Amino acid sequence: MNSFAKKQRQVKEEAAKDAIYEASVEVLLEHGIDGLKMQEIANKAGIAIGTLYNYFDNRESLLYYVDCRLRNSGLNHIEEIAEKSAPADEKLNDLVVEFFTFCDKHHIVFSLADKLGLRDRMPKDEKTDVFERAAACIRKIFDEGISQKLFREHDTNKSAKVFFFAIIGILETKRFLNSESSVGFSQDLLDVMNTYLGNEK
Amino acid sequence: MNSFAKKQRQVKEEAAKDAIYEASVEVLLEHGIDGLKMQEIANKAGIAIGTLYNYFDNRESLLYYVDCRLRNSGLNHIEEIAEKSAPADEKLNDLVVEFFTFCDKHHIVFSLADKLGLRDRMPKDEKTDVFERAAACIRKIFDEGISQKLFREHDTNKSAKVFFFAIIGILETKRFLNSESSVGFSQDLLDVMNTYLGNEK
Amino acid sequence: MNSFAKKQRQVKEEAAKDAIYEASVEVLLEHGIDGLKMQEIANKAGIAIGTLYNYFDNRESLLYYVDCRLRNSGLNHIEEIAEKSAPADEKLNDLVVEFFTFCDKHHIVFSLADKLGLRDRMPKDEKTDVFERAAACIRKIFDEGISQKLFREHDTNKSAKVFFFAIIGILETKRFLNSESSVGFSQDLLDVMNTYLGNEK
Amino acid sequence: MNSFAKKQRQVKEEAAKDAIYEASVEVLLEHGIDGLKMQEIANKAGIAIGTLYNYFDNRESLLYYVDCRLRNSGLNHIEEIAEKSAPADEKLNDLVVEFFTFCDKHHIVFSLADKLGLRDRMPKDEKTDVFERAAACIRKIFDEGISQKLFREHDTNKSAKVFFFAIIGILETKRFLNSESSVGFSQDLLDVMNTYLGNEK
DNA sequence: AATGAATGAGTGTTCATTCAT
DNA sequence: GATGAATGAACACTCATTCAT
Repeated sequence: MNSFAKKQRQVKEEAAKDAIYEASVEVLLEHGIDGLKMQEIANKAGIAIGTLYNYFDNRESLLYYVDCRLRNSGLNHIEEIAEKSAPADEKLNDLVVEFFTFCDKHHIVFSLADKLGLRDRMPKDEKTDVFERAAACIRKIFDEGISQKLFREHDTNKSAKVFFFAIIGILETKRFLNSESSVGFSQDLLDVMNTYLGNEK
Repeated sequence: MNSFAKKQRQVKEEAAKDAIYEASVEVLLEHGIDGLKMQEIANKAGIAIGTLYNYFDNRESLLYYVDCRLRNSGLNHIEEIAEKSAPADEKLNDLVVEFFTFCDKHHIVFSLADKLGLRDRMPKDEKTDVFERAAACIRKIFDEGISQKLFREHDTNKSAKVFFFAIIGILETKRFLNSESSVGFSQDLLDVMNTYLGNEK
Repeated sequence: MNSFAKKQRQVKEEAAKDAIYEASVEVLLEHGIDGLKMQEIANKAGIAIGTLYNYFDNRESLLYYVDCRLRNSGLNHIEEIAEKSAPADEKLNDLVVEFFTFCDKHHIVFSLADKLGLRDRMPKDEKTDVFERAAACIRKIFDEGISQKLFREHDTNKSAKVFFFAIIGILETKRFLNSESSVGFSQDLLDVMNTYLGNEK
Repeated sequence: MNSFAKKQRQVKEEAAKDAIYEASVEVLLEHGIDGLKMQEIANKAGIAIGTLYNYFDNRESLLYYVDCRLRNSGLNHIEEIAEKSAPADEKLNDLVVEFFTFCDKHHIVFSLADKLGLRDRMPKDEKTDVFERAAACIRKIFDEGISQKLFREHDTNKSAKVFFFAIIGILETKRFLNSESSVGFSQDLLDVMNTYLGNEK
């Protein structure tokens, strides 16, 4: 097969998967997890049911794909923030704000797999990697803050993890409380962390 | 109707609900959330499926009941610990250890409602109350720690919430990673908190 | 559980299976094998689709049951004839006539399993047994015919098998030709066999 | 249209049909009747699925074509044997051996139409013709045997049919029993027939 | 003529819920 | 009150067929 046709097909496939991904996320936001039926996804994507099965072996595969992209999307978001050149305390603040903004939109991002029973699908390595990437972002900011003399010296590895846990906990709690905003909670988190980090501002 | 018969009936009803609750938890642990079928619950409880509907209007009601009891069970657990007379730092440690032990067993306790789509079922007040009770336990320990001169003075309201968030985050992360133990994570949390609280031990 | 209730339930179960069996056969005769859908069977039996699954694990189980009963029904039929006290030549004639009459009604009797892809479902022993039972009937008649001096002495084991093969072959051919009657073919068979058996009548 | 182009197209069409036929048979042998899907056939033939529909109106047409060719192939096989110049008893033996060898390979040859629900598709004349051709081969051998004084005089029309029925019956039985070899059965048939035919060898 | 992605009607199966006994 | 067989809507998935390229 010539390489051009091959490339073209791949592009088409990606476009289709994109459409399915976006349709899935829309359905998820509109009808919740219980509304995530193949028919519903197909409808929203404007394609036939059968077409879904041209791109994914079965429902589980499709949802796994959606879950991974969604998660990556979130991770990229916070990694971008961590890369910015800005004072560490500002970046920390941004990270929290942006993260919650993102999750307010895709409020299922870190628990989709779990709810869909896809936990066993993802290889352990990959899971660990997700966790490490997220924690690394925070740690990087903490380390920068220390070099910038904004934060006091401390074990940034541990504190980054704990900070991450607290963010996840806030997301969960927020979801549980069904509360529209997590501003109060995230502010509490930032306050406590600033104290902990010795950030006087 | 005479009061004795009424009482008797109530006792019987409670006994039945107990059995159903316990059966549900067993099924949950054995077959996971996907195995939580009415038939399965009835089998495990040793009653007919129709009987379930004498005590609960429908599946959702039953699961809501189970979820509430399960959550209360967890809360009582940590409240007991918070009531103990012991040094605050020891109690804090115990709380974390006990809480994770409990959740290792009933690892669904705080997310059952969510997964079952029961979020909208619980009145907002009650949800808030759950959160407040949990946070109050921690706050109580922090306050005691301050009186006992074990912890430094600080805004215990905020720190208790953050501590709680971190615990929930660890649970979530642990579930996500499917990792058997959360010892490492909870130790990180305790280390960070002890630093934060100025607990020198 | 008391034995009466147990018995009663079994009777009910049998009745239900009977109804399903008969409905299946009717559907088979009416719509052919391609019309043998669960919905169709349920409709014909006057029950709900779900009810079918109270008595059979899945479509395959149901069809296997139908197939076995149908086959047994045919075997019993010819075994009855073989048991009759009558001259062997008459019995041989009856067997052929009755067998084809039966198969005209249930013209799928010996090939249902095959068409439904159930071949692998039946244990080899059972299959062999079916064949042996059928052949034994014929052999019995041949042996009687020899004692009655109606047939000449010969290896009845072999000839019974060959006779059976010819019957099956006629059934197949008939089915292939879609011809309404097999009278001509079975008469040919009887003629040839009578010559072979030395039956002068 | 010029005749050359016409011819060329026909040749191409035949080549394509050949490929499709062979692919179908391969798929049949590899995946069984349930695996006989249009996609599978196209894959095996190395063409696109849409191309199948350039040569056949629909699945049924294709399978009908395959079935006819397969059957003809079998018939040609035994007709060749019947044409051979060799002693009749030897030819009879060969016919049986070769026929079963052929059917061991294409063990569906005589029942494919039936299983695929194509029975109604074949014109009655053609079906009768198939049967007549097969019977004629055997009859020819019987007639030759009589001229060669190998077999006794008898109604070869009837006996040829019965012999044919028995062969078909053996095939069916064999298929039903899923037994690897039909040597025993066909030997029984030959023994009985030799006795019947008065062939002393 | 060849392609193969898109189509969508059709099927087996599940399971919460009902109700006659 | 207890039972559990009956119910049937709902869903994932298949595959022959079409048609734009």
